[in-house]
Amino acid sequence: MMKGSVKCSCEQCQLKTLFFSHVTVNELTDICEIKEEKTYSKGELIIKEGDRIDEFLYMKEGLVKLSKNSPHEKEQILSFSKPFDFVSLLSIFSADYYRYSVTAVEDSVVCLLDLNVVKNHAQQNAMFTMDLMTRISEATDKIIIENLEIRRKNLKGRVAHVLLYFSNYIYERDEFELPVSRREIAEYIGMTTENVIRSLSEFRKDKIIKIFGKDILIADKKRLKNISEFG
Amino acid sequence: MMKGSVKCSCEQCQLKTLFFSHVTVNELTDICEIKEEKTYSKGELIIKEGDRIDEFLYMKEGLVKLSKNSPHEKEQILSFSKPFDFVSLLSIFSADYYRYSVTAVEDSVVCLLDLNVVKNHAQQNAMFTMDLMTRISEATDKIIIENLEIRRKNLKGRVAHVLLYFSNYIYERDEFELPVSRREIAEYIGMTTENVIRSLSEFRKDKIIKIFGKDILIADKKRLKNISEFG
DNA sequence: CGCGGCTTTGATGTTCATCAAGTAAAGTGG
DNA sequence: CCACTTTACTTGATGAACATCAAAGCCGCG
Repeated sequence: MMKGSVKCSCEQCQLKTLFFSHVTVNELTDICEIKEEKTYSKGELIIKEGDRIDEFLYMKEGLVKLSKNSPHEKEQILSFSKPFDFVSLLSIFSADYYRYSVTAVEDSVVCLLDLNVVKNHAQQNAMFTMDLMTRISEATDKIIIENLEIRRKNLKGRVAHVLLYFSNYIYERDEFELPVSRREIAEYIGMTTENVIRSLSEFRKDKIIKIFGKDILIADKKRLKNISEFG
Repeated sequence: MMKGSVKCSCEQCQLKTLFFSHVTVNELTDICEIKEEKTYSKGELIIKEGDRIDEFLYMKEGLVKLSKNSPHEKEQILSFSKPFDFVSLLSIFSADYYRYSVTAVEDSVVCLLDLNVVKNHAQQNAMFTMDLMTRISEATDKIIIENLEIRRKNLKGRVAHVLLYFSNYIYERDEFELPVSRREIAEYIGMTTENVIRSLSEFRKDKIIKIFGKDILIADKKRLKNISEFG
């Protein structure tokens, strides 16, 4: 795991082609010059809801959660995002202040660019702007669809869905370490912590999963999928 | 209420400044030439989920709902949109097929442009693309925030919220005709039709609102707001 | 005029939140 | 490093919120 600030060369950045495929060499140098790479450890706040937006950022490594604080100090989690899913925030071009917080749920590496510089490039380079728009649209669409999906399901369906989400989409393995607490799962699916735990315990009793603290092993994916679809 | 296909001049379109403020006269003429204006009456389907995206569209008048069909023929309503809120669909640049349906809930007027023409302009005119991106971001952000808001509330809070939404945001009046059925409200807030009706009846009994079929009069906005915030 | 969809109310049952209480794990200061 | 505090996890009991089922009236439309 990378730690601390690293001087990386943009030329060999894996994400270059995705975000900057339609950027000239001069522009890329420009951007690279002002770029700052930051490492956040698990649990650290990357962006705080309400802060002024003055940087454009994209993830290179890790996993983050997007969340919003409602009046009564209850947190709602919008989505979990890994690199490629998360290109700065949805609202960088439409708002002055962040509407959501972003927190690392795994050690994460983020690149930061001055927003004005990015905006200047965007104003001059239409292909770049289109690329950006495409990525932002994709990320946003995913959030909306995922939220609708979850809302259709009942408690156990939602818990099953989250397990499959981590297994299939984030880790691509049947055994993995849950990067989030039971409470965070609850905040994501809109249920209580107790009931998330109860669902997990039931899955365990039914031998659908095995639990060792944060480690989860999905033993019967077919049944889990069934629960997720039915619920 | 306008009916049928109308030959309108783009020069005097109210929305011109919003979408096309950074478009040259030549480009505008180009766009205007290929533009098609369509009128949909209440209930008509404008876009069907799954259809190929080959047009860019924006609303001039009316009110529409965005919805998604889940497997078990249950519809979920994402949002209601009036002009300015709704610039084509979120996914025009990131997907080939519509992920949501759009239906007129009031008589509506929509302008259609060939998507390729718009994309061509977008590729050449960065300011135009930025304007577009800003509008799409705003529209999407609104949907996400509204959905989180609703999710925080209980049944009565959600119903109160919807009433205030129509009153304050859509109609800007305390008395209005509900443009949607009780079932559609239920599909929007994720509750059953019966419970939406029960909540409305209770509000009526408590003299918070008056109901005459589809006509709603908000008699005690303060209490309604209270219910919406508490729930 | 009769059919189907929308609305309404009541009765019943299920699902889920809340409360309570205890264990385990993890961070904190002496 | 150990006592201490806090936070995460777990289970059970209870009640509230909400869905489901049922039945009837209403309205528009062919």
